[in-house]
Amino acid sequence: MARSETTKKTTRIQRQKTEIILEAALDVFSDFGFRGSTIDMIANRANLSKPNILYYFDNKEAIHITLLEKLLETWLEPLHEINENNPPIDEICKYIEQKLNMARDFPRESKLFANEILQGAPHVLPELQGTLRALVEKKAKIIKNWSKQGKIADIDPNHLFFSIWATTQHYADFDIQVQSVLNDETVDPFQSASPFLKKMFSTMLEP
Amino acid sequence: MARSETTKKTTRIQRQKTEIILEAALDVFSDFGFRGSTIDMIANRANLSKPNILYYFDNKEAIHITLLEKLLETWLEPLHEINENNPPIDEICKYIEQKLNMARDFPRESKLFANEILQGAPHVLPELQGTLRALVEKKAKIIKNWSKQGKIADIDPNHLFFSIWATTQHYADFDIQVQSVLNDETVDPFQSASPFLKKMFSTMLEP
DNA sequence: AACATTACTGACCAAACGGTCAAGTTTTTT
DNA sequence: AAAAAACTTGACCGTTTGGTCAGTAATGTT
Repeated sequence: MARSETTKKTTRIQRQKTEIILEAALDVFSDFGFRGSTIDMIANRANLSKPNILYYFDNKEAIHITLLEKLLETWLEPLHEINENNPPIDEICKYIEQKLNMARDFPRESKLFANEILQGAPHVLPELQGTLRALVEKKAKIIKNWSKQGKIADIDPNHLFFSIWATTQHYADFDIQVQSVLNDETVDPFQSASPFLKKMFSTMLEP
Repeated sequence: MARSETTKKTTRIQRQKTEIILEAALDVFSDFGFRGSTIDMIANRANLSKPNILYYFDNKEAIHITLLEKLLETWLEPLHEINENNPPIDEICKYIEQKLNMARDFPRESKLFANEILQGAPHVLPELQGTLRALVEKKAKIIKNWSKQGKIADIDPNHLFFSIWATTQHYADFDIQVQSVLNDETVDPFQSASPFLKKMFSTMLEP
């Protein structure tokens, strides 16, 4: 039985090895998806034996779920930061910038999440319907208030969020396609996307 | 050996069964991804035996590739239709509408494609770097011409296409997430997304 | 040093999977 | 009606995969 289930107190080795395993698993899962990944692949990547991996995690699914839970926290963090009292367009542009930076700096996490959602969110559907839904609802109210006060144009907040998520994560999840289209151009897609997206959304939001 | 490889002439039964198999495979592949799908799942879905499936296709990969090739044609069709001589914003809005309709009417195809790209496009990378890249380059020139002539604002055509693809396909690929956020609202996401996206892109494009 | 706990592994197992094949059935052709 | 071609399948095979387990090694505790 994996220690994660039976013991509360963790040893130094447990923390180290758990971290190594999760790091390797993120590599593998984000490249091949859950069902395309094998414990052996993770074991090789981590330089550990397969039984050793299963000593720390009950099974393959447990590794996946641990990764997804860790991910969701940091994933929603930028959304939390949207502040009603600051200038609306500044706040939205900051949010876009943060989401784009996350896509650039954590592409594996983005792909892991995309894979999970594409397959119907078998592991995080409750979180989507709970945490995510509540948070979006809260922030949507802020957007609507801004609209009512004439600070921004009257737009649907939900679709605004969908569009921001879609456009920013696109550069991580579909990087192969982006690279294929831009192949000879040397500029970093993320760098040129940033002003483009900020302009697009701020133009739309102007009252 | 599969008839598809050895024979040029196809019989009535071959056409029927091939169609049934591809239809079932699209269901399965779009739900579970390539590696998460099994020939048995496709066989069950198609009400055929596994050896019977392998009588028409050499192997699992051949089914997948056939689906992707069929898909790519129809997928790029709306992009072909962009016409330099029509009003720019009308053309872009028509393109958005077509892409959104495709996401609504062919969500399985959209998910199949998303899965393939997420995994690094192992089966269609050459097409991305060839057909897609060339077509986008051609249409990007049209956009740039419009900009030069002052008909639309000066924006990066590549990022424009990325944004349109990302936002429209998002409603098919991430439908679970969209539904989770909108769960109590009875409106069809695609219906409300259409005016939102058209407004967003046309506002940005106004000179 | 003796003991207890934690960490690790080679060998193994059952199930799932992609794919084959010989032998049968059905359809088409003559 | 007979021969040929196309179609179908149960049984089977080798490999991969998730997971187990008994036994060993390392680490920590007294």
